[in-house]
Amino acid sequence: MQNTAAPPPKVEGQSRYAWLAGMLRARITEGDWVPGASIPAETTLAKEHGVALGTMRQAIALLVTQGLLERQHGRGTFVRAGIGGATMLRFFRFRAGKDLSASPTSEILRSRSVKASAAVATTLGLQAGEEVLELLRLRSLQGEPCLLETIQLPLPLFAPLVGSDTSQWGDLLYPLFQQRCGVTVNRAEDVLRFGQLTKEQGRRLGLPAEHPCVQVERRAFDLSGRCVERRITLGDAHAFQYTLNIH
Amino acid sequence: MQNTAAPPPKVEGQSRYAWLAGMLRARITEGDWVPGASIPAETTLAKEHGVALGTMRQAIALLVTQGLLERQHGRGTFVRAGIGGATMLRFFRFRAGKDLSASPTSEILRSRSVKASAAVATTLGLQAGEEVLELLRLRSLQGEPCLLETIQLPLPLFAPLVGSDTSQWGDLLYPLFQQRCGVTVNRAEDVLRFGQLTKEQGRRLGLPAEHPCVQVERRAFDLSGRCVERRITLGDAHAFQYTLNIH
DNA sequence: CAGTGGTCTAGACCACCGC
DNA sequence: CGGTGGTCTAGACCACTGG
Repeated sequence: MQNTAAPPPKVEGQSRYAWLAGMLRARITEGDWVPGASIPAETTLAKEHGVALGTMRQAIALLVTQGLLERQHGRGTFVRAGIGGATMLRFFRFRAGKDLSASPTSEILRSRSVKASAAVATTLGLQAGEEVLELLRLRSLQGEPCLLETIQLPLPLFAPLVGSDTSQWGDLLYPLFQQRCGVTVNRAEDVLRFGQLTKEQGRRLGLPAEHPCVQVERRAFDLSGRCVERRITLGDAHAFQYTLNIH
Repeated sequence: MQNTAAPPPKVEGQSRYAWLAGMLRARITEGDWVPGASIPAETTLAKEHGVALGTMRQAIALLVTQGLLERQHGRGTFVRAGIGGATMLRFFRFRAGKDLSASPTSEILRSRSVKASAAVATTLGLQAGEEVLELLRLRSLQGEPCLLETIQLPLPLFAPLVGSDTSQWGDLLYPLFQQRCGVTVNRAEDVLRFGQLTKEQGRRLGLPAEHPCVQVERRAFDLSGRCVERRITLGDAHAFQYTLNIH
């Protein structure tokens, strides 16, 4: 530990634990503590910041509710490695055999750099006309195509993926983002709508033209809250099923 | 206060605050504290149960996350009056004029007692063949029909509604359940699926037969966790839009 | 076994609300 | 102003994990 002194938030309109949470958040977003690894023990952190244990626990609890940290009794507190990869299947019930735990395979049908449309640029926080990496991706369960995705990624950030061999990417994108580009996807916002497939989209999914579909528009954010992905996912409306709890 | 003695959970595999939360929960579900009213102050409760303030606060916090209590700084802790009424509109974007805050009106098209089907009896926790109150309900925005609902209510509990004048019910059901039947809806589970309207359903909603629709199957639960309502809501798939956040 | 997070105590003071 | 919940302290002991 460096300093056992007592540096409270000095001046703020906020509580001390909120200020401490900001400290911890900074050490995470700045890469001081990497995703998946553990952070120092509560008692250590409390002494380092010259604060009571309970206060430090409140700060940590705040970041846990925000999805940045994860506690494991007896093991430690860990930086979350990002959101799961197969979350899109939460919205669908594809009856592929009996294996409900099956994870979908992924195939990149197309990968190219294009100028961002005004809409895409806005959501990604780019200037109009800046370039993005655009992917067309097909996901399948046991060989059966089920989801068709169009993905836009801001280009200065995702340059390591341009021109790379997509057959080596594996079935999950978010771990790839982290390994190749250092981008940790921490949070996402999905908007669900209903629509119809075009003839082209239907062909890729093995469905007729104008077949009803569910469209999921996703915006994904990294640890610092920056939007790092815009994605449109299409799936058969008849396979759609989503459960939610209301309080 | 009755006893300032110290009755810890005696024997349990659970924590003390979890045990206290169970105590508080019981006093709520048994009607000791009514929805909307405040419960005694934290310090009072802590002394009554012979426990430290922080422990009682943990117990209260647990019930807050479970949606049973609500804290208001400087005012007190209150029993939640149940979930909001217009939650079904969360799933849809009807463009009725420009008024997005408009609350839908409600019309009961039919009200009758029927024997519960096996499926309905199971979800409501009844014996097969027991009677339920079945409602057919149309909700409209500015005179435009938008949602068609079929509702089943377990009958011993909702007997006060049988044969009553449905034109006096108002636009929200859950406040009615509470006033007439003493039922507080605290939690609900919604399952979203995609389907098509029958000719009859389409007629009621002003849409053609086989028009694509979203079906919301709701199960609502009271404070004690009992299922007190089963509801199927149908709405135009083209008006469907739902946003959710993922962590 | 040592180290971690989880629970609990018995206080103190602050911030907000309503009268 | 008194009463409420919100923050904070400086300890103690328990429960779980891993070597």
